[in-house]
Amino acid sequence: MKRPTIMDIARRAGVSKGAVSMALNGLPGVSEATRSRILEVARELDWHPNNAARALSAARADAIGLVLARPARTLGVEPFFFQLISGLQAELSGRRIALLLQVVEDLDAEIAVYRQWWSERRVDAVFLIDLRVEDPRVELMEELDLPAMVIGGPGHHGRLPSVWADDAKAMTRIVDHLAGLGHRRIARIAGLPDLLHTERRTEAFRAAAHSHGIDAAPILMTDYSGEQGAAATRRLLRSPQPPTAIVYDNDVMAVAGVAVATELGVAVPASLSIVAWDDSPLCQLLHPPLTALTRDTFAFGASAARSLLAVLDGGEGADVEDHVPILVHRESTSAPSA
Amino acid sequence: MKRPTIMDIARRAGVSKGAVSMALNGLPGVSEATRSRILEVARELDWHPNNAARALSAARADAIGLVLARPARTLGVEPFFFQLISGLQAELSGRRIALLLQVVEDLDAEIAVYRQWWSERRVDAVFLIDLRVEDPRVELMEELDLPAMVIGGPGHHGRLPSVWADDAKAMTRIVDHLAGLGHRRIARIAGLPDLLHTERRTEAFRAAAHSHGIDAAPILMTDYSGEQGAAATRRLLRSPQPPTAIVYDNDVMAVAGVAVATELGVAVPASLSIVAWDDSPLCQLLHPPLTALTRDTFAFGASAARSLLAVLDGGEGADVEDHVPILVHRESTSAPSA
DNA sequence: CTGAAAGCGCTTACAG
DNA sequence: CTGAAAGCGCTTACAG
Repeated sequence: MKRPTIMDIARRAGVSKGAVSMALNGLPGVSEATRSRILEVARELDWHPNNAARALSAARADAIGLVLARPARTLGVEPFFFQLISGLQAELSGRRIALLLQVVEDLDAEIAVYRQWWSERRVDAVFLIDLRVEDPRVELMEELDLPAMVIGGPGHHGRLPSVWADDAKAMTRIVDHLAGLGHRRIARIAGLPDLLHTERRTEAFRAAAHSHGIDAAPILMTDYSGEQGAAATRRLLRSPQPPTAIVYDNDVMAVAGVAVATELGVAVPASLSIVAWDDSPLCQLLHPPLTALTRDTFAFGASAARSLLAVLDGGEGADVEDHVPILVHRESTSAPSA
Repeated sequence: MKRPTIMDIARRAGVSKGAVSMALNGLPGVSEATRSRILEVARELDWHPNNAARALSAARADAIGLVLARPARTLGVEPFFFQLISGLQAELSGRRIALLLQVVEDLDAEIAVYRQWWSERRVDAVFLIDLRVEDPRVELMEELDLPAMVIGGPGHHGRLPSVWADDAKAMTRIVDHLAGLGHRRIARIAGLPDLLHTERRTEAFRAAAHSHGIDAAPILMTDYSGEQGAAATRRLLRSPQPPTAIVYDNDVMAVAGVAVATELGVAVPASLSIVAWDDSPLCQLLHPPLTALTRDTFAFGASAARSLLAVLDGGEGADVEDHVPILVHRESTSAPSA
């Protein structure tokens, strides 16, 4: 079960190690005849590059890192991350590039992981997700000179390019939809307040409400967990002037919101319309099925991976805008009864 | 930003590269005085081992692989996997060992990943999850001579050790609980039929039902998705002799089951008791909150990692039995009304 | 276009 | 207990 090396190939093909390396990597320096003979022998021997050797001499790891920093309790309930990861890998594995995934508790731990990866040359680049408003990671990437792609932009961050969808436009569509149904008291239950995209959605939510002449548009911040989503819903529904519609920042909180409404005897959608940001099988199974913002997260991940690979290949690092998420109308939204 | 090497340390400490290596790895061969001086210098220079170099000369990758092979659609909805991964990493990262995660569509793709990892020496070992009844991976690990730890046993598989919890005992407790409440028609909506633990649970379910003199104990197989869980529930509730209690193989299907019951006007728990295998925040948020089987998946993962590390250190590779999952009684189970 | 050689940064026998 | 050397399997200048 001894694994063959390029030396074995060289001997068998009657050439030098260097020639084998050139041939295998598609570099100029060997004739076509020699190249195809070498490739043939490599296939015969079922040769595969030793990753460590290649990494050491070429000074690259053939791996890209992704750190997920959210309290464990709030993670994993959302299909988003698994779909994103699947999309990233679909693109990376074709290039023999591994994805190193690390789940940590907070931003400090996340930064420590980057420093460790860098010092051990574990990764060639990283994906940055859940960007903060003032995010120390942007500067860290420059300090370490570590290529990075921001997932969820929008736009450049320092020198870092991003792949992003227009959350502001999506939020505007949601508010337009609800206002169009006649709602005048629309609330939003948002995710983590210091995330950049939370802020972007908040701004868009306020602007859209304002443009429809809606003043009663409260926003409650949470940590994305079902618990906090439920608590916020309860607070809203018990207030003197409860909203007739609530927009949730993820599907888990929306599901929790439906449960709270049911518990309090508030009919959905007759007395309360509900919109979930991010669709999931759960949204469709619920009673009533939820109106939700759908995006192709797998494709989004694949696009992010492609962009980062382009940067590693020496490309520009241009920002890429993904499609605007689509609002799927189901039975959890209707005209307000009052 | 040039990263220091052991050569830099050696020069600065006035010793040879070999001595530095010994000192850094805690091997005998250097005096205590020399060792502490070397460690001091390494700290001063903020030296970290180059992973590729270490991997090449020591012939190990310092990485362990985990492949998740389930249709993307059914993954990620379950908190189980993220908690497991977090637990694995909590144990591995202390040893500078990375976790390579790959998400694939099916078993064939999974096997291809192992072969690729092996041929590139990407991993030192792998975790095997969701074991099949006749699982080709057991033999593959022997063929490749790749150390592996089975997560979810029970017992040995070929030469592979496992970390497992007693699903059979847990299932018996669930049926005991329901029978104790007076249920005589108990159904089970199970996950993927060719998984080993599905079979184990099925056997236990049948045996427990039998021991209570219950004949009406149908089992419906699904792919773990909410869709199929909902469809199976609908079929059961519309049958001539609908069950008064249903046991679901995961939380997602249980949630879907509640939605279907609500839709059909079947009151939970008055007319239908529901038990979820695997607890999640969602189970507690639902109306009514679900009686569920709880396990500490994070700790389970950590335990699996510890066991595999012990094997890599040359240990025995003993099977480890985790705690029996605990049934948490909430409001979705009660005595049948009929 | 091709071959022989040096080097990536470690670990590991092997002499002293 | 210590030092000098070879080697892991590749890539990459550098001569021919």
